[in-house]
Amino acid sequence: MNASEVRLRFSPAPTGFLHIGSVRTALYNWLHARHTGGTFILRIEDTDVARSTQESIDQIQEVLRWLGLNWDEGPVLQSVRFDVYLEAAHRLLADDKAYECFCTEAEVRARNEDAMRRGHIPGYDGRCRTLSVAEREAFIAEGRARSIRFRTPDEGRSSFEDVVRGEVAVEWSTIPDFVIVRSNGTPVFFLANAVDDIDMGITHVLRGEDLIDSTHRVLALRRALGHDDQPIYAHLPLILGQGGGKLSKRHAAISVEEYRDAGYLPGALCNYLALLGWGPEDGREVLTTDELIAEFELARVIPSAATFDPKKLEWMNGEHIRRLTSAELQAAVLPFARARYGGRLDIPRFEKAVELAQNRATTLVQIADQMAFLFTPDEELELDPASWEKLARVEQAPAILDAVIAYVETCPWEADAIDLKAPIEALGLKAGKVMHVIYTAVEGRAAGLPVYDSIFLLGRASALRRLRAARAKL
RNA sequence: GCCCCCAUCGUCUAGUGGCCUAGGACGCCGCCCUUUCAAGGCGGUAACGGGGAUUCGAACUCCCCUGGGGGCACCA
Repeated sequence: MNASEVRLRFSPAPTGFLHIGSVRTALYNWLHARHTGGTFILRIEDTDVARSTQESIDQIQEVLRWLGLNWDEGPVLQSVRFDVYLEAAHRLLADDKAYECFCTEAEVRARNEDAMRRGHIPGYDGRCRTLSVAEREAFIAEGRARSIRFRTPDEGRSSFEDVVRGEVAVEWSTIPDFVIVRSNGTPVFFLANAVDDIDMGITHVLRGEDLIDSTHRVLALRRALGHDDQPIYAHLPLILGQGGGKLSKRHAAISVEEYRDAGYLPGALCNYLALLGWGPEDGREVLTTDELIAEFELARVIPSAATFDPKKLEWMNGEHIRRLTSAELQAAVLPFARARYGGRLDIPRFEKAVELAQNRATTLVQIADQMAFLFTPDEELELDPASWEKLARVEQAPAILDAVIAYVETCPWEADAIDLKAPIEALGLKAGKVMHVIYTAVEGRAAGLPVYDSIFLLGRASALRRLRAARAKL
């Protein structure tokens, strides 16, 4: 790899679905790689074998693909590189930068709780730091399992430069010795992370702010392994839910699949997520992915946490829908329509309906739902109860329907020739006020596609059957 | 309890000492347009958490407080 090459990695743990916050992290890494012509690597941090699942590994890749966040290298699974991490751990052991620890997890926890009661710092107390030969032998004779702990400095400060926060510093005394190899022989995150960032030549580390404290440990390991250079770090602001606290199911959908299934466009989701913590210099908000790549600057990432606002995402999705060509939108809506209408789907009608819906919808699902009446046999058309109630409350509804029926029976049959205003106004009514009656009769509900076009799409016979059915029902 | 990070309208943000009686966007409210509902157009509502300090002058610099968030695992 070239010395000046920019290399970034997105490195999720495959222990569940990919949270929307992680997706934002992936996006920023990807944007910076694409903006700089660098390399974007997908690394799966599955050192916790017990919690990692293949399902999650698959899902991560599926989500990234759907969003268009393609990676140049990987996926690299850490689980196949254990020997590399273990070799590093033994080097640290040999250099006395780490030591074997015979304490069990339960013992450490118990001593911690005790120390906490007395108002002390929680964290490993250093029991095995300086074991005598005899003590060591005794533990081994006992058949105790051993983990490997990294020895952190007792004094001084650890500090690093963060692109979005400036200098981040902490006293070493607040960071206890930590495990780098579990007693079952598997390596821990800090070790694998440090080793891989070295081996992969990572130049920029963009990750959530929740990892900011762990950076001191990773960097200490890196130095202990003989690397005084360090990547450029940028800790991204967290995404919060409404009312504070981390974004969870309670606030909004937090998995990408939910947005995909609800009819959100990947470009809109990327756009919205990109704007949580960053914005282009000129203040534009609706940007294509290519524009995001062109404009993205790490230097403009802000340090404060952002609250996720589903409403703004929805608005933005509508903006993206409006910017699509008819063909693009039709292709995007098609799967949703097929799932709903199956064999009843009529493509020419479908395409026209999508065009009619384009400048009014905020999600693809909304578009697919609005055209339901076009693919439903007249006798099966369901009348939305609330809409019907509203229709029934209109005193002149029978007269309106009669007038419209008479009109539709004889009007010229051309797309732009249908105009229901005249027959309704002939009754002395304001057309706009009662047009919902016709919407409900023809489309089954008061809110939907423009009704003149809908009648034309349906065809004269079908439209008349629906109008007459509604009239008869009154 | 200890440590770290953060702090402009309800929300996303612009703003890097005078251009700020603080700008834009979402939301909300009103009006207009209109083939109901939407969409669109126009207008309105609404913020620099508090206290010190520096300065001729602070949203912008420093300190304290307060508030919010994160971390303190043989999770990552």
